[in-house]
Amino acid sequence: MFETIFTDIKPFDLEIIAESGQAFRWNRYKDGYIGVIDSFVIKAKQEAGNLRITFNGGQEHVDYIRNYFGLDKDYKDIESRLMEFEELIPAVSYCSGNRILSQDPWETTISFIISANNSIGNIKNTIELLCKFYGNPIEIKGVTYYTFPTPETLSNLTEEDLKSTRCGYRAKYIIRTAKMIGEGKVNLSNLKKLPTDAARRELIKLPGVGPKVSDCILLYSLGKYDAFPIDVWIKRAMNSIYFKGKKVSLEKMRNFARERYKDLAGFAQQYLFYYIRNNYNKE
DNA sequence: AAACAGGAACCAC
DNA sequence: GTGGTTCCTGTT
Repeated sequence: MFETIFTDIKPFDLEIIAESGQAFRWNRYKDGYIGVIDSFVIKAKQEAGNLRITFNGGQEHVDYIRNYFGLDKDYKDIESRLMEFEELIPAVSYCSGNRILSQDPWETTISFIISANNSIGNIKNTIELLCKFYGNPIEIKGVTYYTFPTPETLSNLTEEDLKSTRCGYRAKYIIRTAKMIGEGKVNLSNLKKLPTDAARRELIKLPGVGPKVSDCILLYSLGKYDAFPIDVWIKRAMNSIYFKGKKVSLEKMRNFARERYKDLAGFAQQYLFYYIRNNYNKE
């Protein structure tokens, strides 16, 4: 196991990032977190302004890890620009150190297809089972971890095969999306180069991917920071901040947020989500 | 044990 | 293009 320490990373809060609902494979481990990211098993521990990473890679993968955690981004600047919107001050100050991870587009696509009409605990369970049954094993000190399965593997499964993962009616979406990706009908690695809206139109071609799931894929794996995913929590936040008592469609809400926050929309969403989830009903 | 939480598809209009 | 209904699993 190789160890590397990133210093002077503030604002950065590992716990908030790992519990923020953007990634589903991080779990508490001792006084930090452990996760399987691509073919790496990563132990992460925050010590004040330092992030200690232990993983089954080497010096040549350090930049990859740095990019995954968004350590090259100037979050001091992002947070202060967000705070220029008066209504975001409570959310940003509540979870300063929140960050958007750069995840693998394929894994993110399937993960958020599973997330539709589903809660975080269930989503994590299903993804763990999916990896355990159909991913590749990685053995570390006698413990076996599993990678996320490939498009080829998932495209050859039947709905029956997926029953054991408890993904419910989403099974057919997973298989059909895997087929489309495998056949190159939608090429995820090309989407980074496209503008946000064009990439989104491509993503929505995938079965099980609609407005919200596409925005999550754009934001969490394609670097489209102007995407603004609206789930029930963001809807609650937006209603209580901007649309008290009014009926506003999700599409209008999304346009409003993207217009107002522009290239910061995705970041605004990230802080609002964590804030409202932990403060809703606390009057 | 019934109610609830959580987005996309599909079908009306 | 907007609105209502259905789809599963897990928790209370």
